Amino acid sequence: MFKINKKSIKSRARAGVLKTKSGKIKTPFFMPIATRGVIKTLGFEDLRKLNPEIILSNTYHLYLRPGLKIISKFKGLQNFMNYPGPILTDSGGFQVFSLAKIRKLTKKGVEFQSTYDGSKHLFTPQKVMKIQSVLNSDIQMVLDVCLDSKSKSKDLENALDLTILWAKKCKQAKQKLDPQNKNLLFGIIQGGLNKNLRLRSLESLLKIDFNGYAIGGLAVGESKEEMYKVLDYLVLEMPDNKPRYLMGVGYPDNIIKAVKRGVDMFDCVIPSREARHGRLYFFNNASLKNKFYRTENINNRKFSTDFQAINANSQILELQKYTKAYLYHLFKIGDPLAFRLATLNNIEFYLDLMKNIHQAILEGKF
RNA sequence: GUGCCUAUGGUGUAAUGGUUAACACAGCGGUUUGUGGUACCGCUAAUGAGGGUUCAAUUCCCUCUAGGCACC
Repeated sequence: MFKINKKSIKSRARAGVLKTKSGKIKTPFFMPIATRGVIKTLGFEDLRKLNPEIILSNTYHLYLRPGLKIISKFKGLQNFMNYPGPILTDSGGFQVFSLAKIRKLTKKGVEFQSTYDGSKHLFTPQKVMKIQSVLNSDIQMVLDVCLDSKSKSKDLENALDLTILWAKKCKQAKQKLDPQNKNLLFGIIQGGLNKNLRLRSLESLLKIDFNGYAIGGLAVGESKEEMYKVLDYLVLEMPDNKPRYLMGVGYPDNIIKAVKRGVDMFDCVIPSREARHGRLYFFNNASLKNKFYRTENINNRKFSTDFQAINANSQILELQKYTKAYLYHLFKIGDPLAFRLATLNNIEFYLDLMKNIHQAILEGKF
């Protein structure tokens, strides 16, 4: 299922391959985010050009819309959205954090209010696994409790107890729903910035046994240094032969530093969200060192008269042919094409970043 | 031509005889970490011109200018 081809001697980075029912994925990898079954603004022709090896979607959001009836008619999310590759679905655990104002935690599960109509929905571990089973996602996540990493330690401990309890229940439910184990199930380590809690969390998950282990509850309020500190001690204790997933991270330099600490998988809204706000990512060079990349806010006035290609080095014809002045114009008038072009640029950047990292590991330079 | 009305940032509108003239949009920057983000946060920017009353006028009065409406 997971094979490591090369381990760095310069860092804890590893390059490998993760096998899913829908395809193989080279690690380390980055998952573009399609929370509601679409990478915002992109269609499948765009995805075909970008060719991500895996994308990420979301249980909570797809359950509310379009709902399981529709998805099950299509026998899964892949057919529904016309995307044949692997999909990882998040469980709704992050929404415990992001939708903190409209949810209630109980031992049974999380009661969310719909962001559409305010109706209440109880997400239990069993239900979350059922939803992911209907979505038929290749990698499924346990329902966890993600809190602000600066929360009181008593709250973090309670959240962790629930996360462990629910992880067990998710595993049991998954075994019933997917007895042949076609899809993978990942556990999620919580515990905030508390080393004891983090190690206890990992230990409990290891007993349950998952196909991979995710680090949750980071990049939610703490400093970069605090985040790296957690990775420094935590990854050392994580199994070598299972993929390690740092959830929700991050900026290019966060990813590089995490890969060097032994992380294999990432996802983040940054490239797609920032694209829609006009911030574009570009390589200065392929070194992965110092200032190897830059961002440009295409909304800035100076781009109104910049007649260079949006991205001369892109594999995407539109980014080679359209100028920055034109993209500036599209942003000023708010045309959807602006958001699409910027999203294409940033996702291509992130996917290229991961290819460069993978290659650098294989070449012993990372 | 006569009468009436109006005149506040780039635009559309508030407010007031007395601290720093408010809001929205536009403009100029910035923020964004398992997507409630078409979002959020800053900044710039105005009382048509001239005169008068008053301790103090964007506010009250007069003239001019411009625009609108009505009448001729």
